[in-house]
Amino acid sequence: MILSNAEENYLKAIYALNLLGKERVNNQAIADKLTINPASVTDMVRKLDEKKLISYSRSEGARLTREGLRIASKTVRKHRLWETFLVEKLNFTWDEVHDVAEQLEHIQSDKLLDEIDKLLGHPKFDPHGDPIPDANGKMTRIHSTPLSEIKEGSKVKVVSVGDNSAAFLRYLDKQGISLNGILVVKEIQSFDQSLLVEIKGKKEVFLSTEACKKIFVV
Amino acid sequence: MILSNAEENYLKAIYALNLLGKERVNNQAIADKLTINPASVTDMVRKLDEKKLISYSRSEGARLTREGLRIASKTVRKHRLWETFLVEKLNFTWDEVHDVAEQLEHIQSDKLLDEIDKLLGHPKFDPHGDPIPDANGKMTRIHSTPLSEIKEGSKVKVVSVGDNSAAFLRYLDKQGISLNGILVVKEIQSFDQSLLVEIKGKKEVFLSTEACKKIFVV
DNA sequence: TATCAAATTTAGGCAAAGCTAAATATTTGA
DNA sequence: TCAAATATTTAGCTTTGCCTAAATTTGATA
Ligand SMILES: [Mn+2]
Ligand SMILES: [Mn+2]
Ligand SMILES: [Mn+2]
Ligand SMILES: [Mn+2]
Repeated sequence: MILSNAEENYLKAIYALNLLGKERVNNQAIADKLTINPASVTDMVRKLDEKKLISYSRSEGARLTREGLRIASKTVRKHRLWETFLVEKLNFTWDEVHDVAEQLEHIQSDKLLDEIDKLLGHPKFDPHGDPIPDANGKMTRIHSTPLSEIKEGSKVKVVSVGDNSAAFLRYLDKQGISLNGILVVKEIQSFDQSLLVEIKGKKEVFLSTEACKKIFVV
Repeated sequence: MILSNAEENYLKAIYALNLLGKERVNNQAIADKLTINPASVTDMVRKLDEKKLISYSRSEGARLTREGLRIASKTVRKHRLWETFLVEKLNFTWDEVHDVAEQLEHIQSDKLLDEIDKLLGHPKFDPHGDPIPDANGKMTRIHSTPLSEIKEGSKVKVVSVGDNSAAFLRYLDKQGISLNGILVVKEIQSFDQSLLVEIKGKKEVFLSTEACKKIFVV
């Protein structure tokens, strides 16, 4: 079955919300995620239900069927493999890849996907530290913690970021924070919970609570 | 200006027809090229004219404006660079690339295009022997001849093919004909103009007139 | 339990890109 | 020159995916 970009985006949104813990996904959440009007979501979930890609009911909300899950995770796989490809092979930076990958993830070609995967050596994580589902939809789950919940004095490693926007990623670049970077939490400011962080042997920077919530560490 | 896939495809079709010698392109020709109904073409050429990408009049037909030409040749450039990339870097065969390139040519990212071009070493020709326009739309023109017009006894080199369909390309594979292959025209059958051709030191094959019209040689 | 807020759906519309069938133009060529 | 063939346009319709505004439903809470 060939799906439209819109349909794939809805499935991906539901998939992402599922992973965030909500196994029942309501229309409002999908609408927020995709920045689409709830009335439009009503139409689309109905269509996806008819196509048996989700099961939807007013009370239960939406949940992916086995087939819907397969397509959603394949789309995420494509997105993250393309992002990795762009960074590894085409000199893109991590703040430049998301928008292009949003387009590339809809290209239909199994061979293309397989060959990109092979060329990259079957990577397990994308440039933002997000796990890449394998061909069966399975992916490595890392139990990380937001930097905002780390105790004073702890030494941690950055494993992923919770915001792929160019603005946020460039802010991190500016602060000197990158994937796999080692941080030491020097001080937690009591009045606003912002952090004074030492970046492994380099410098000390202040990070807002907002930023710290989006930096995941182990 | 961001164009839809459909708009880009129309511009590309007009561009291709222009290169075939027809500088005035009529709706019927566009319709045939894109396998679209002429009534639909009327709507679209009107829109492209309003957007100043073509100039259209009932009597003159359609002709690309400078901007329309720029976009058309950029789209062709993308198509052919992607085809080349797929063959050179991802183990695709020449009969597998066209359909995927039809999708990839619509991805919007100048950086992506430039990096692919750089990775490939600024190739001048695609896997079907078609010239790749450079960033300014200029491309190498090779004055080739259809094999169907070659005299008996001549020794020629295959430089391009006039049909990118998987069916035709696999037929050529089967016959042992490939780009840059050397052929000697042994005999022209008088009753149907089909050719007996020797493939450089390998074997002799019969080629139908139809096939010979689509094989370009120097 | 009555009320208010949030979520969902209905109703009606719009733009893009296609279609068919019928009406008009334009060419061609007998 | 005029009829037939070809090309173009009009009119009206379809699907997809979105929108706003106005119900309606559900659910929390006072
Ligand atoms: Mn992304
Ligand atoms: Mn990512
Ligand atoms: Mn092609
Ligand atoms: Mn080609």
